[in-house]
Amino acid sequence: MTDVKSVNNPLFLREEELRQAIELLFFAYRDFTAGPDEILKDYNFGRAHHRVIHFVGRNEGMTVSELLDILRITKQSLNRVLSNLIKRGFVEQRQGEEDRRQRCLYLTEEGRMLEQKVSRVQRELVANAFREAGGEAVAGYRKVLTGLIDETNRDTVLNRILKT
Amino acid sequence: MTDVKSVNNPLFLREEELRQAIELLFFAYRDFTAGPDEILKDYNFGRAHHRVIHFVGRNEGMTVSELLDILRITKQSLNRVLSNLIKRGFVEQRQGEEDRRQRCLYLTEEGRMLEQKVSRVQRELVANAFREAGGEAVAGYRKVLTGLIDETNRDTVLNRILKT
DNA sequence: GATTTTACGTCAGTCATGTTGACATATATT
DNA sequence: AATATATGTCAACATGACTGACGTAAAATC
Repeated sequence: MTDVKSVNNPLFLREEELRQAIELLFFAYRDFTAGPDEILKDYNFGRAHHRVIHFVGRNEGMTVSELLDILRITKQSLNRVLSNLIKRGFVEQRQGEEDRRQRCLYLTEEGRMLEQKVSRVQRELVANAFREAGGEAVAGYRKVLTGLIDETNRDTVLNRILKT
Repeated sequence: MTDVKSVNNPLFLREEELRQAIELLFFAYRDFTAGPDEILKDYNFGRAHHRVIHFVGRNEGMTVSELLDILRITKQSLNRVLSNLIKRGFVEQRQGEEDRRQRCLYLTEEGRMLEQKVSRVQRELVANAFREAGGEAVAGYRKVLTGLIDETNRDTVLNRILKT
């Protein structure tokens, strides 16, 4: 009877609500990545390759540094994945025109095809979720997820996402 | 001028909107997991340990099978992490009362403390995002993320999340 | 023009966390 | 009594992170 959970305790309700929101994000993300993972297995690529293909596809000509900054991994980690993608002809590098130290990254035709293929299943998943949820819910989704992004570089990240 | 991107093409806008939603989820999840990762490093635990502590904490007395079903990993993978947590006194097992083959999982006092500590930073992050976004946005967040969960076992997952 | 910094690549070793496959043990079910 | 289930365990391997050290070309600075 003095159990904190059994009384109508607004603090507990709040904590419970937050815990549910956390689990929801866990499960949603798990299933959100399942589709691409499945496809990439056929190419002997993993999630790391997916991320590279995704971001290079969205930012053609981006430099290695920019990619490292987005992925938040070490250059040694990136290099194994990236040089694999280059060797197998999904990504190509061109020397920077202004700064010739830079290696600018582009998808090859084959890379673009794979990117499309993988992206499609993910877009369809999200499109379905958006359709079921409705426009207002989509706006809420954006607001909350934006708030989850680290405040100290939220603007940088948002610019990167929204820049078309 | 015939560039599909340059005309007011609703299909392109839709695709762009979806791509932005996908990146938003990527970045939000990245920062959502950063806090716990940081804390767990001090204990020489990783994200895998976190997941076990989280779900055992939320479902005291759950069996190993149930945990495996949630995490979607092999028992061999789980075992390394789980036996580590048991050995170090964060989780304990008790034989199932009805079915004595089952090992029911519980957090120890120490485990509960760690769970609280880690959970707190994540709850605070989500609480801030919720507060900034407002109640209506939170409802939208829930709707959309629910829609992202694999439809074939969405009900099972939702029951697990909502069951208090 | 010499020096320093920057962007990138690479070698080598380690760790965390996932996988497959095979086998063991206790208990429940048929 | 035979079979199925829940769990544990050993061994080998893959992926994708990490640290640390070193190299090279080009830009920036003194």
